[in-house]
Amino acid sequence: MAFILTNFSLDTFLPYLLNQAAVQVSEDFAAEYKSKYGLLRTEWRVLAHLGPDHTMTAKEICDVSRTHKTKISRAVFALEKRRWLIRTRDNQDRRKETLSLTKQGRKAYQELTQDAQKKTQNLQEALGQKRYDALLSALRELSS
Amino acid sequence: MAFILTNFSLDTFLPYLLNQAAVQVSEDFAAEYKSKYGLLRTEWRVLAHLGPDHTMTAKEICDVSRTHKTKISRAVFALEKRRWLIRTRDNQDRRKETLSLTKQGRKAYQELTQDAQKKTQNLQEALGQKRYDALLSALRELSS
DNA sequence: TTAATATAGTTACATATGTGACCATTAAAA
DNA sequence: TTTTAATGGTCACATATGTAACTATATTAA
Repeated sequence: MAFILTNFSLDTFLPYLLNQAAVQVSEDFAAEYKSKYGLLRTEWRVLAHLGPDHTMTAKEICDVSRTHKTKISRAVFALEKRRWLIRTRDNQDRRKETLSLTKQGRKAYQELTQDAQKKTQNLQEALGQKRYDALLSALRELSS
Repeated sequence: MAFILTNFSLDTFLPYLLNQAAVQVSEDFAAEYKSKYGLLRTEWRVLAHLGPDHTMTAKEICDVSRTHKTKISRAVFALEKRRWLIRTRDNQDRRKETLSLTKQGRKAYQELTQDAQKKTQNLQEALGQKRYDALLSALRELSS
């Protein structure tokens, strides 16, 4: 079967709309972690993935966040340098290193995630719970 | 009033989910315009904004796409170099230049937008028309 | 008028990112 | 075993991006 294609328009082009929304919705909080802590986006993400007790390897963070290993490698290095995380060499498999947050890292995590949640609370209220949940569900489906 | 904040999780963090979905949904098509035409994302966007007959200035593209003027400037330069667009100095206001696609540019636009639409058609079908429309509507609201 | 301010667009420099080659270690095949 | 291939992680180089300063033109105020 052949589809009839209407004229193309960016206004209805999902990749574009998703990206615009992502940029818009992230910009407030991104400005915060950038100006207040000098963090890059990937650094914030590594922090967020680790959280207070989710020790992971760099590879696991790559896989779950679909991010290239060099990007994660650099973010880990930066966080290590500011003493927010430590690496522990895995003695079962000495190629791996397990990452976990330091006390300072956990403190930053608490502060940043609180800010993050405050910022998104508004969006949640603006859309309404039902539309918000539907949105999350659609996004998860698209990401999979 | 104080809000009770549940523990933070990236799985329910809208900026992250939006970004992951945007990356996922764009990657197929991005690979196409990159490998097949050597286009960068912003170059594709300028092309898409101009379309077959929407002459605009660089400034207008900046505003509507919320993109920094240097980024647009470079994309315009690249498209001009491959003779997909031409600039016309505005004689009312000689600071401005009106951008429009050449015949080659319009041809590329046709090819690319057809590909783009084929690629997103699948997503539309996967989500179903109703959820898809709800998604677009939510995204537009978040972007505004 | 002329001086001061704003706007459209470009350039130069610093920073971030993608790519491929690399090292060390482990797993699989010979 | 020894060789070959795969994996976790880093490094070096090329490319892309953000930022601020710049040119040229237009607008506003003195």
